[in-house]
Amino acid sequence: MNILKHHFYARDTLMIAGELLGKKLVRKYRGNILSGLICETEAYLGPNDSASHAFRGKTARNTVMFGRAGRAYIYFVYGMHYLLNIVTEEEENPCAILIRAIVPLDGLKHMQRYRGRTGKELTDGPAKLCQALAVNKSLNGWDLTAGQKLWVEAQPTIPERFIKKGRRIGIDYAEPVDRRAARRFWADEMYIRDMMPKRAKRA
DNA sequence: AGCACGATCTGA
DNA sequence: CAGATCGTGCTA
Repeated sequence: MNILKHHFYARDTLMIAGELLGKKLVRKYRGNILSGLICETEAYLGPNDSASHAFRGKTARNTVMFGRAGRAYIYFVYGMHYLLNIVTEEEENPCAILIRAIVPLDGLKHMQRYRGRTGKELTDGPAKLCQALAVNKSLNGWDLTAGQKLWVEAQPTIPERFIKKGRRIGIDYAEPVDRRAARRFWADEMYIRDMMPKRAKRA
């Protein structure tokens, strides 16, 4: 395995958001390896983005965003859900990428609730993804480059033609410019079906 | 100290 | 399309 290091994350956020597609998100939990290929992300551009938690400066919640790239920024929303982000850019430039969906690969039978009902078995949704991988706020600030508990492994970059872009989800509170901006990235259905590695055997 | 609301999901 | 459900940030 080839774990993505700090230099991968300390770069342009929009660029990384696209490059993260197809990368392998791995969680080690209670001795089990749970993993999946990232297939949807959203970029949040800190002070320049009214949809970002960091838009109005540093607070207790978003402090991790102002820190070192490659750490997990995890927060609690709607009174019941956790969402996983990866911090990007240089320190004090509070940008992050929300991981919205993965195609499960390893440990499917240990993933809570998300074997999928459609047959596609895609963990499609940032909160469902956290439940599937047993990610919660205890991992907030966790160093994803250390190779323990939670990390991301290098995988072939998805060809440009299979990368789709569009507006982000659930940010109606943001200014029109930021609502409309194409800062969500996802792997084309065709790529997911044909190109992504076959999943581990079903339980 | 009080209050409004959220980078969501589920089930009707 | 409403309800769940509570931490967070803003106002006072």
